[in-house]
Amino acid sequence: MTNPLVAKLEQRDRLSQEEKRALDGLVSTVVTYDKGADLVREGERPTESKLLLDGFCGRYNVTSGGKRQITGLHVSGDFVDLHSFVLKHMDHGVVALTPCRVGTVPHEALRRVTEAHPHLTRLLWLNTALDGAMHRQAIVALGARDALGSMAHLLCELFLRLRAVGRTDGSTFHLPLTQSTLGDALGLSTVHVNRTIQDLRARRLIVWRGESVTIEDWDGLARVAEFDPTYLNLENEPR
Amino acid sequence: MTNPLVAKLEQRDRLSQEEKRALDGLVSTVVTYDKGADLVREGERPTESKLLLDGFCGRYNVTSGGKRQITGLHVSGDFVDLHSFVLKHMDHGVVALTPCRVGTVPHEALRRVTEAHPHLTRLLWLNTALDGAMHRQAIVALGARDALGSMAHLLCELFLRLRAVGRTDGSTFHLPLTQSTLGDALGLSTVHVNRTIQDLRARRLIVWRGESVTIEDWDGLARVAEFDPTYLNLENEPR
DNA sequence: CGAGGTCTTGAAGACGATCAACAAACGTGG
DNA sequence: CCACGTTTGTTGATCGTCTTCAAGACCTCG
Repeated sequence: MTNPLVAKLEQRDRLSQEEKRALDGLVSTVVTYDKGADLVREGERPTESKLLLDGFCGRYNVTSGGKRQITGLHVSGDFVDLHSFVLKHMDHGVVALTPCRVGTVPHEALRRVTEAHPHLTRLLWLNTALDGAMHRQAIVALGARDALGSMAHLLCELFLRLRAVGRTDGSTFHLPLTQSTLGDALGLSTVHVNRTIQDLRARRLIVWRGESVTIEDWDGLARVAEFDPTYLNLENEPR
Repeated sequence: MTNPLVAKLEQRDRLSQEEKRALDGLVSTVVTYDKGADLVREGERPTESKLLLDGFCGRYNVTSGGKRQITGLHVSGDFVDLHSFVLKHMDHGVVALTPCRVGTVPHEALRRVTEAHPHLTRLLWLNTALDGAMHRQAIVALGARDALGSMAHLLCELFLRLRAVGRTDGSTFHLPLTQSTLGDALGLSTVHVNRTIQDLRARRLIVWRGESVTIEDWDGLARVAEFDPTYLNLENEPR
């Protein structure tokens, strides 16, 4: 299986053979996590970053009221805590939302990249910047969109991100997340997530059966979401 | 006047004399923006990044409903669009919320830093990662906190960020933002911002007169905000 | 076949939005 | 220095989206 991080980066810039080898060399070990397990916990000082190879996971914070806010969802090819390389302290946990295959990347290896591979360093930095761009969209969703728009936006984004790493089948993708989990990501109650999905179904924008989501009307969904894919930087250009 | 970016970074790691000189050399020109002017517009492809030297500005997106969501507030020492160096396209605009003094940093200069100064590169990367950490807190605020908690959190964060660049006076700081602007940042109506501030006043947590905010009871405010400053990475350590 | 998780539906309630109006502060020009 | 218009802050009343609570249906897996 090809390295999904390479797929993700090759979508955005050209990689030399040497750089691909360097990327492959970053992963020292591959570990499996059960659904519900924490890859990293809030407050930790990791000495390695984790690269999600397969599965879904989420960054989260828990408020004193016991409410869990998921601040980001992750798919194959995503570094779930690359920022811990420069930030040192984890300001959030990362939980496996499905069983996950995870590559371990020692910070020492990242440091060597920054010393020897400026272009690759910029691409890793790009990863962090992309996280930021997705966070900003989440802020817009939570602050300025209604539930329907937020949910539609989430689906549009996930579809494109999954497609970029070859995890879609036509306009269908596998989404093994519960409505409760989606609620934690969108700041909505489970009940309202359910009603929102039913609304999207009634508008014939999507078909969502079990863990399979099919986008029936991309333009319609994007309109409801006010989705503009620019922020995902899916264009290949020198960086 | 000392470079507020140097102040910001020196709070987090040791800088060599050479690195400080390199940082000072990044700024090619200094420009002034009037209140309300755009430093950068959504969709642009900047060839330079902008370093805020004095004033307040905000990253924003506008929804089709005409609603403006501010995704981040910026103070002296913040790069408002450092990410455009790797992201290329602006996925948001940046507006001067007060008159602003802004340093211009050509991407070409940043590129030279990545080729020659690995440590400084990591510190610039840190800047982007810090943006991400603040974005995550904004997501938690919008998704999981009520209006009172969000507002309190914003005040806690601004106070610490301003103090880190020497812009506080005891427990008082200058905050020349209108309630309407704060509403755009917190996803609240102006009316509700007003009521929230009055609530904080009634609880004797803050005194807010005109453009001057004094935190009367830091512990109380932090409790209401559930504020944990870890995410600001205000500790000095090798990165 | 039973148990627990997930999905779905209904009803009531809360937080914050919207609408409307007025007061206070500010800057500008006469 | 005052008159005036504009922006900002404040208050009250009503409305709507989403929450909470409660319960039943479905489904998967031991």
